Amino acid sequence: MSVQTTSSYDALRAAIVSGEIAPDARLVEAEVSSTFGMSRGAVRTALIRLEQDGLVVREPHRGARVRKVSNEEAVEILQARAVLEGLAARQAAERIDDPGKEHLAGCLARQRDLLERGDLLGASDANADLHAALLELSGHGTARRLIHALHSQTVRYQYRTILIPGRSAASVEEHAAIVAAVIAGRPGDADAAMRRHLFNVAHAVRLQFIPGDIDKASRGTL
Amino acid sequence: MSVQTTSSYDALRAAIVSGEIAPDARLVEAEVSSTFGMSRGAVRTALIRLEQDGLVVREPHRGARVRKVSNEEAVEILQARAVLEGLAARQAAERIDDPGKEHLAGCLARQRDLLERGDLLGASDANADLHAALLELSGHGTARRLIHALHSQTVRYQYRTILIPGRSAASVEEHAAIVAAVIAGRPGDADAAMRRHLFNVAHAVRLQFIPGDIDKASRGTL
DNA sequence: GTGCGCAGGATTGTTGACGATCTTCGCAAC
DNA sequence: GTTGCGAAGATCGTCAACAATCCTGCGCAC
Repeated sequence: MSVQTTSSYDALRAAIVSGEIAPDARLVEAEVSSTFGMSRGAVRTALIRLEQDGLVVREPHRGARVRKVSNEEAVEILQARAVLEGLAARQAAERIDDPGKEHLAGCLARQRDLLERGDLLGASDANADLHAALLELSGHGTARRLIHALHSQTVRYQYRTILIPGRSAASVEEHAAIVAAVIAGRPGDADAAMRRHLFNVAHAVRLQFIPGDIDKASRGTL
Repeated sequence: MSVQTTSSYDALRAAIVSGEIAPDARLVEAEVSSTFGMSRGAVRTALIRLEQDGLVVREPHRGARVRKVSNEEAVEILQARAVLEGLAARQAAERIDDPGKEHLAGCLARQRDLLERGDLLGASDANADLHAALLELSGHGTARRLIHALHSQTVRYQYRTILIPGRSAASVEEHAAIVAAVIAGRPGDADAAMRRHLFNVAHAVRLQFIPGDIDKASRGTL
């Protein structure tokens, strides 16, 4: 029984978000309790919180399992993120200062650099950094909370979208447009650019993972 | 011990959302347990869920209290709702059918009628109905979940905004624009109209409840 | 072979009691 | 009057045991 450095909730959450525990896997309280070295009560409360987060599903007397987000739902989540991050970008463009400009430019340059070297995983991380930086700069606590929750439901998809041919390159250009608008202090453009970017990702996911949905796919355009 | 028709979570939630329990009020487990006629364990799990919902704050060994959303945060929440409901309106405009059109037109007519009779409370309810109808028509489950959560954090404000002079009348016209765009099947216009509407509400809240914030208030424009 | 009922096992839900922690209040020292 | 200390009360957190429920597999009738 080691000293509990992280709460049971965080530990379980990390395991689920990282994919260490597969989607749709059962989460038997006693089992989780022993493998994570925490009491059943702690597991219970963690599961309840995670259910409210939308990361696990619990059915009465039937236990909990990791919630499996369908491809259709992933598209919905990306759409919701698109408008919320658009709001954040808008506000970031209103509040941007010099250190913020530097930071954004640095993130973008790093992503571009990593992509040129063919480091897709690294570029994906830089991507996440940029989004996080924009969120931070926006100072919009509500948007940040919501986006964070949505994001953790779809990290699993992150590793799939970067493999779509041409997506990474397009992504960098879209990011460049966002950063340019924010740095220039043009809220409307920043919002539009961010929405375009994430709607494009949603569009790509739809085309890639939802076969036979070509007509609906045209909706992806903003 | 009557048969439990509603879960403890729903009962507590309703009490908080309706304002029956005041913001910042302490929620002692034993106390809530006896007044609501449910076990302490049930109260505990309900509080945990409500914390994740953002309706309650819990501090270790110090108990739970109803979360008090500041005026600033109310503005943030309205902004987030604006973009999410914009997304929903957009999608509703894409999927609208004849029964849906009738329903929307009916809601709008009812609101207009109630307002002309000076029934502000009734008009506010009709307002909520219209938003709910649009959400339903959008078929966007993710947006619906998020908006519902955000909405329950600010219902308390609903009764304040309608008292702002001129807001109700403006609100009806804004709704008319939304409904018109959705019925005409113009997604972009529906999105814009909805955003304009809720950003206006946010703007009004800011002007009314956040004194000395006139410069920032200009941001309310879309 | 197929469907049905029934017992056994597995898992969750609930309860009550106990320990841990925080807060409050009184009291004494300065 | 103020500050510091300590004990008592209040409240939360945890644990173990029990009850309730669901799932599985087997035997039996048809």
